[in-house]
Amino acid sequence: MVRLSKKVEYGLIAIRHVATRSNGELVTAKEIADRYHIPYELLAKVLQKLSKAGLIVSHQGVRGGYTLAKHPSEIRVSKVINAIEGTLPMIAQCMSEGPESCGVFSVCTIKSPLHKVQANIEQAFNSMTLMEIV
Amino acid sequence: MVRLSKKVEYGLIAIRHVATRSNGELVTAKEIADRYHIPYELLAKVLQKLSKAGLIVSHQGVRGGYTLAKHPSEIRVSKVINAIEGTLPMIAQCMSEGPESCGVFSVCTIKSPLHKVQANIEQAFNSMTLMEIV
DNA sequence: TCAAAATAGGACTGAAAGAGTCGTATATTA
DNA sequence: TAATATACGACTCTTTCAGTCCTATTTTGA
Repeated sequence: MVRLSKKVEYGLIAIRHVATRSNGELVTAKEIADRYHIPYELLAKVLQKLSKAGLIVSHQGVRGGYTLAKHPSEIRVSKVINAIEGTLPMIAQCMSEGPESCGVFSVCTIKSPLHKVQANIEQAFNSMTLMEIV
Repeated sequence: MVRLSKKVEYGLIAIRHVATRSNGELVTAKEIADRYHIPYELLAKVLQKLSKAGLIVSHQGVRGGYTLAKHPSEIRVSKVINAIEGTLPMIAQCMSEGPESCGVFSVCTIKSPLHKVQANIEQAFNSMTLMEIV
C-alpha cells in the first residue's frame, strides 16, 4: 500500500534517460529497456503514454525514437505520474473516485486530516521537476 | 496506487472514536462497526493489532472493549499505520523489501528523488497525532 | 519498392495484494 | 453457566498489477 506502480518507476527512469540525451538525439524504447532491464513491451506502452501527454515526442519509423518535448525544468514529476496513471496519487478512494465510491464517506471522521496528507504528497510531486532528477 | 488500505482507514476512524471516549469508558468493536458501517470481523482484527502495538488497551469478557493506552497527543498516525501494516508506507519496493527485491535497483537512477518524496510522506504521518484528528 | 526497424495499441494471462468471511478458542461478567 | 466480548488462524473472492502476445502503422534506406 502507498506504493508507486512499476509503470511509474519505469516511466521516471525512462524520461530521465531521454532527458540526458536532450541534444536532439533520439532514444529508442529498446535501448532503454536493455539498459535498465525493463520489460520492453511494458516500457513501450509507458513511453506511448508520455508521448500522448506531450511530455516526450515520438518519431516513428526506422531511425525513430523519442526526445524530450520540453525543457527538463518544465516537466514536473506529477505530470509524469498523471500521464501514466491517468490520475495523481490519491491516498483515499473518495479522493480519486468520489464520495459515492466509499461506503464510509458519510460518517467518515478522518477526511480532513487525510486531505492534509494528500496535499502534502501532491506538493512533493508537483514541486519536483526532471531538472533535479537528471 | 499510493493508496492507504481500508484497514488503515478503518483503524484511524476507530482509534479516533476510542479517543473521543477517553473518559475511561470502554468502546466495543461492534459499536464502532455499527456506527461507521465497517465489517465487524475486519475491524476486530484491526483493533487487535492496535492493541498488540500498545496503542489501545483491550478488555476481554462481557463488559469488555477498548480504551486508549496513551494520551492522544502521544499517538502518532505513523504508529497507527505501522501497527496495522507492520511497516510504514514506502513508495518503492526497494525501500520496504530491500535492494534485492527490485530487479532494477542496481541501475536505478531515481533512487534519490524517491527517497526525498518518501521522507516527505513519513514526515507528514509522523508529525500528525490523534490530538489533531479528534 | 520492399524489407527492416521503430512506434501504436488492444487483448489477454498469471500472480499478488486487498477486502472480507468463517470458525473456533478464550476470557470475563452477571 | 450462559451471554458477551476479544483473539486469531484459515479461507475465499475480487481487484489490481505486471507482464506478454499479437497485429497494425509509419518511416527509412538499400
